[in-house]
Amino acid sequence: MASRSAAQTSSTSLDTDAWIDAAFNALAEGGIDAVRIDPLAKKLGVTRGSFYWHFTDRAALHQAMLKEWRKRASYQVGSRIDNRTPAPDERLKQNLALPNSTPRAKRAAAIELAIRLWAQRDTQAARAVKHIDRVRLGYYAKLYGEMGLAPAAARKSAFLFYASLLARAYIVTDGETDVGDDLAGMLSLY
Amino acid sequence: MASRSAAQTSSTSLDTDAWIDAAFNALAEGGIDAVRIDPLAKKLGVTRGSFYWHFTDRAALHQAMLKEWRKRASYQVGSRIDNRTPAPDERLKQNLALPNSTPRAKRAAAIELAIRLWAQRDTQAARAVKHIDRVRLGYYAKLYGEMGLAPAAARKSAFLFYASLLARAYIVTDGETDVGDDLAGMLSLY
DNA sequence: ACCTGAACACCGTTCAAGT
DNA sequence: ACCTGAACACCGTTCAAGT
Repeated sequence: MASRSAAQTSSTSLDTDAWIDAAFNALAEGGIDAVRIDPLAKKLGVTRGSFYWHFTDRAALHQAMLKEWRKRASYQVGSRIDNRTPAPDERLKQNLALPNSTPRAKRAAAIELAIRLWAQRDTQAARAVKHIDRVRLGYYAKLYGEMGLAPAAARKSAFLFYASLLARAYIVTDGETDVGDDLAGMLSLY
Repeated sequence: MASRSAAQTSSTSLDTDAWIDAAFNALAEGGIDAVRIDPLAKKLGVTRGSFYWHFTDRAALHQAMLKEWRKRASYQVGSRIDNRTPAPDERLKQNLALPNSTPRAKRAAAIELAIRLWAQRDTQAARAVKHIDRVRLGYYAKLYGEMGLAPAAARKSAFLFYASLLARAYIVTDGETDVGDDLAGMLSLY
């Protein structure tokens, strides 16, 4: 990769990224097994055979997707919240208040859920999920630490906080049982 | 191949259940799209065509799986904990202490995760998940209510409790970040 | 009642051939 | 460099035919 010139890098990566982007759309809709070459090719307006110029096989596409997801998920930690909001409790509160019903948020949640299921049978996927979970838990624990909690308590609070975030994305509730944005008080965010 | 002279009702359900059971195994390993008729037939030692005697098509198998999962998941609520443990906080504690690393627990978690992903694109699956979530949240809220919490607080505590349970099944952690069985104190379980 | 076996359509993969 | 088009294997579905 390092041997390529700058001009060549962008010339081929554009089409490869188009494949990966279409693959994430399919992943969000139907899981990893819905990432099928023929439908992707039809959506991109090319034949199946052209796929094998960009990737050696389906597994190579999967690998590229995991690499991309790692990058995005890592980047989002902390940066979703405006950096001009330095107070840790404010940052956590804003994380809780992030809308999870927008198309973008729904797509991201579906992708992540699909990857977590995929991780149950794929070692590479499991490693990516493990890595991201550690990064996020570490970040939340750091914020709780800045709020004055001791390391052990900060880690426990971080776990509860992260669990709540995941649950709000995955649990299917109606209006009655959805406690919505009112969790802050229970998570030591006063 | 057991004798079926006793009850006529079980004459066909035995083979149908064999298909459903094999289908859950496939679901746990590879998601709903891995529930494929040909591999299932091979595992059951029959041809693909025989599937269509028991089910009209793949969708009918999916429907039967959801019905079965609803039944099992509903039955498990509350009954996993010995009924001779009537104290609500003890019941919640024991729920937290349930092993989630046994093959049985891992299989159940994989099945549920697969169904939650499936629910993102299938209305029937979404309804089943919604129903089970309501049943569970209601049960936990009832226990918190018995512990003296007001209805609103009980529902919030139930959500946090349920979120923790789900998270411990879905979050991929290593030894350092896994706070393990030490959540009881944070969930008002003293 | 329950299953086989052949038929057809759909998609993953390969590869020679095109531009 | 990037893609086509044909080929083959695999699996969902149908159905006439077997027991």
